[in-house]
Amino acid sequence: MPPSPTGSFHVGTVRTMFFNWLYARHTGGRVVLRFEDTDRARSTEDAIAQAEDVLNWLGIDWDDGPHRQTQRLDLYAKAAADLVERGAAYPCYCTTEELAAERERRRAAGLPLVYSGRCRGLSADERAEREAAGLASVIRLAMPTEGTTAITDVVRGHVEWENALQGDHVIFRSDGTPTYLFANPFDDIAMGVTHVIRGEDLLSSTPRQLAVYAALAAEPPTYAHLPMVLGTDRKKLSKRHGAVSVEEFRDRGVIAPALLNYLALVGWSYDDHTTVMSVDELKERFSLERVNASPGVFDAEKLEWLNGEHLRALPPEEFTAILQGYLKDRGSPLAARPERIAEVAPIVQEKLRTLGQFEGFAGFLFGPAEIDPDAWARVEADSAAARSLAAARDALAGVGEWRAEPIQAALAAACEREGLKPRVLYMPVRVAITGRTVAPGLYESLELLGREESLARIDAALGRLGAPASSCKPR
RNA sequence: GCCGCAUUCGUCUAGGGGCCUAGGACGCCGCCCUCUCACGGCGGUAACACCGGUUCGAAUCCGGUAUGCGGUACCA
Repeated sequence: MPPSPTGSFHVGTVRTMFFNWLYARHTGGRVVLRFEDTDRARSTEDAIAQAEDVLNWLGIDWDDGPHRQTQRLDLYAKAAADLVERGAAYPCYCTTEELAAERERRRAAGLPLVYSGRCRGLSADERAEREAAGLASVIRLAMPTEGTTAITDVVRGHVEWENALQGDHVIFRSDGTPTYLFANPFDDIAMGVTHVIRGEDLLSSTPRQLAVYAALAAEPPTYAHLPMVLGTDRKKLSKRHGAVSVEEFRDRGVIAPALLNYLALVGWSYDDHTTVMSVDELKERFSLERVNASPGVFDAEKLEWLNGEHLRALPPEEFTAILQGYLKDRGSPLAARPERIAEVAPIVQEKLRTLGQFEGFAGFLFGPAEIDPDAWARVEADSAAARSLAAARDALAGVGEWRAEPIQAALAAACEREGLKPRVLYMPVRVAITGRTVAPGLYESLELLGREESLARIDAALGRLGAPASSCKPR
């Protein structure tokens, strides 16, 4: 994987890594973790540490590594020098300006924009001359100039390229670091990589890498090019599409198994109807053959739905533990009361789509309810509100044992007495208690709040309405 | 420009010649579950890019067009 220079772990990267992991785990293979950090911007300790942290959170493990390409620089240098010696690669002294001008000419002439190979034919003397003049050089791979290169991609089938259209690509920069084109196949050979499962954006670079395999006299791997993950505008998924990093989803309370389940489904399917799957199930069912070739749009809404499904499928104790951990990790003030969270968790488990909704949804059980203006507006607009509140207050005051069932019975009786439908009578009570119109079950909420606090909140609402029940007469 | 890949409901997808008057899921819309929301149940909305060809028969095979995406970097 490439560590991200911006420090955020893109979900597209996760999808690729996860497919690799699934394939290895399904087939009993080995997972090699290698950070492709030859690009200097990507080569920071932070980026590496953060990547490992995210991988751990996701539960994606590895058997070998992590390797870092920046720590293998001498290996690449030696191999490249070897290639030059054998004539499979050569130094190129062209400047960026010269190359740009050349490209411009070719563009104008309608030719493919590949390097002309100008430095390829340099004699030993000519090279020595340029070296003596202190010219900077890169190393280019001498590509075959005729014929074709083909692969049988597991996802796409037969794909073929014209060798003459490839151009001699740079495998070593003038600063002495290798490019992806070289370091990647070199390491894959060194590390015994048999399957290269990666994004479609890398498909076009395959013939160039195959040339490295050939130059190194190594057997090429099996390739599987995964379809791209796109944003809603069908462009490559990026920040302007909203949340795209694993950290962002983790922050808003998406759990790893749900993210992975969702990601598995963009570009792959098990059959014509199975959607919700655990990581174990995915591992058992995954196959490269069922990966499809067309790009998919990332649908955050479906991810949230799926997250809700995974949350609900959790054993209650586990849900509680995860919720406690989540609130603690993100520094929520509610985290200070883990036992309270444990009490509240059962009544919200079937309602949440993300853990991040918990504070807004159940915060009223941890302290004073914040009355939502829209919810309150609905109470004020309700001519029966005061009557409902007063009736509920009476009923609740008379409840014997303060538990959900007796509370329910008492409220039902109040509805009966007042001749009000439950939905009508409960609405203002719900707002008074929770501050919102959308909340956990009312009876359970009342039970958890306690009688005293419940009555106090109803009184407060009555007061805020500005009219005790007795003076609320029609004008 | 050149090269490559792709094209089924708004979105993710099933489909690999007759099982398709195209199935599932998210979303959306109704109804139900005599507490809102959520959950669950029921029902609905909505798609084979286009044009040719092969065939008794095409969403499925072939060709072309269009569109999208990717590559064409001393990024990966």
